[in-house]
Amino acid sequence: MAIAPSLTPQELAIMKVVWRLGTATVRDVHDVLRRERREDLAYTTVLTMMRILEQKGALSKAQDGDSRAHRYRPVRTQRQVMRSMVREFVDRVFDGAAEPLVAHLVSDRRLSASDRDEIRRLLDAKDAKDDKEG
Amino acid sequence: MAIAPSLTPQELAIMKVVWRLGTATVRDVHDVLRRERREDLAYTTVLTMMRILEQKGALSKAQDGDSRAHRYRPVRTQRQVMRSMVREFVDRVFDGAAEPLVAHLVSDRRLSASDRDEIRRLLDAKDAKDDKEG
DNA sequence: TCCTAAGTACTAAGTAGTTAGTAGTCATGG
DNA sequence: CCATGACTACTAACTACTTAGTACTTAGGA
Repeated sequence: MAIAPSLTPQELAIMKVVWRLGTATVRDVHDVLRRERREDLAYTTVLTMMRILEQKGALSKAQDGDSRAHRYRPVRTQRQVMRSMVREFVDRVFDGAAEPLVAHLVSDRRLSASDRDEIRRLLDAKDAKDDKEG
Repeated sequence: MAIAPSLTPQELAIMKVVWRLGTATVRDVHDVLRRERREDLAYTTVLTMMRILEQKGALSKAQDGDSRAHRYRPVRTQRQVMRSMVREFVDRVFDGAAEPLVAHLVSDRRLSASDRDEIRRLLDAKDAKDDKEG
């Protein structure tokens, strides 16, 4: 099992549901996806994807207490996985340079004024941290 | 042809070379990739990929002046394509919310102090622009 | 007890992405 | 004038991703 296996788009969609629920059975995930997405996946499709995620080491599996179903749990936090995916994206698309990506985001009308204030706070905090650490 | 066809990783790698060169033949791109990458692709692989990119509408093709080779030219600028790819990524991974992505980037040690200053300038410019536009 | 519902494992098949071989064209230098 | 080298088009094959069917298991109610 790789340390940080990358997730395909559909795998990510499933992981997001599991993160939100904390832990989940195949049934849980299937119900949520059925409710929230246009095209609905077959139950066995979700089953297969969760088995793959378990093989990849993204989910761990345990017997559910009261039913025969497996209960899955994320191995890494959403934050950790997002971080890997951002790194991979920055490397692939921006050759590792994060600043041009931020520039795109800032100029692209997807940030509100309060988002911008929040980012300033993060930047300031980072400055302070760097100062402290030398 | 879709307005903004998404690019696969290898297609993007080729597009980057063409953007850098302005226009390019298959030979040009192959030479650059051979020089800059570990594993080298066969000439015909690059040829096939560029044909696909032309079919997708990412490259346009014209006869080169003095040789029989095709000369390819990007249809959209790198900036435009990057922007689409960022949008797609933000949608897929962050459900459309750009701010959490910026938060990741800021906290992830990939931004230098001067990068942070540059981002502040961009944020300020955006504020000013929004004020002016109401 | 035995049928049904819910669950799993296994398997298959279709689509997309990647890589590269083969055959054919054509200009040109010997 | 024809062989060679550079080029293209076509085709194929392999890998990864996505989707879902089929067969099997088992708990629990009629």
